Amino acid sequence: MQISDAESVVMQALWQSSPLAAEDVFAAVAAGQGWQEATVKTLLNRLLKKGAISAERDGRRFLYSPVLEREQWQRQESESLVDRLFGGRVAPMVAHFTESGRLSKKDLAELRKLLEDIDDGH
Amino acid sequence: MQISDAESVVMQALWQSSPLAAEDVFAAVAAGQGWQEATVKTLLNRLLKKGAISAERDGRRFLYSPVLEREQWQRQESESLVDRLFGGRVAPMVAHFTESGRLSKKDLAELRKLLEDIDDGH
DNA sequence: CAGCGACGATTACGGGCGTAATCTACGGGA
DNA sequence: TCCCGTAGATTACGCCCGTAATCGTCGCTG
Repeated sequence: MQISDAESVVMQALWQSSPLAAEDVFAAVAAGQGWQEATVKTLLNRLLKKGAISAERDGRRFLYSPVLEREQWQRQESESLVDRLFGGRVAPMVAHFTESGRLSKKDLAELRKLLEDIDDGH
Repeated sequence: MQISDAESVVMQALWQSSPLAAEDVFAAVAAGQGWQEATVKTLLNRLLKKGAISAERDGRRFLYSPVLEREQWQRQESESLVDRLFGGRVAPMVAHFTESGRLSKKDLAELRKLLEDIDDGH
């Protein structure tokens, strides 16, 4: 399932809270992006057509919910990136982040924990 | 500098070895992608126009070299991804890879070394 | 010196994307 | 009951992308 950049902004809103009416999605999203409500509606429709979200009638309007799961999307996108950029090797990617100071203390702590857990598991 | 997917395939060839004539790029790339030579030439031209590569005349033809650096591109792309998908947090992204078994032994070893080095540095 | 072959340059074209405006139909208030 | 507002549906439009085919030009070969 292919989700464009603009579409993913809408998905984020729905992943955070759903179901939402178009109006609510607009409210959740308009601040960051400078979009018109019409734009949000277009994106909702495109996502519907792709099957990435579903709509349930609520009187005069619809309430939208994600069908595609956030976890799946994140996995998909990040694996595709690591394949394209680093030949599938994760460590070199992380190395880039360390070099550019994009690793927070929290990240470091979590990474250490991840590695420990893997040790334990084996 | 925005590099499309198809363009990045051409860049990979040039990063691996340069300068190259159009024909050489085609040879390096045609196996993986099922492209015609014309397609490769289009991509070279688009990259030229964007300033991502340079061309130096060699008699009747041109030899192409990357201008955009691979490291910079990798950094750019991966930071943009981690921002879009994980709110800028690296650890959750790595966690996805551990869960889906995409971390090789080599990756694990390198990650451990990375974290150790950071400890040493501080 | 003329023609051909090989390059790069130009043009093509359908689909997706970002960004909307406009159309249409239905439900609620006067 | 009739009109209006509003929600979704349809249409718009220019740009980028993937994927080429075609054009034009320059140098080599006969």
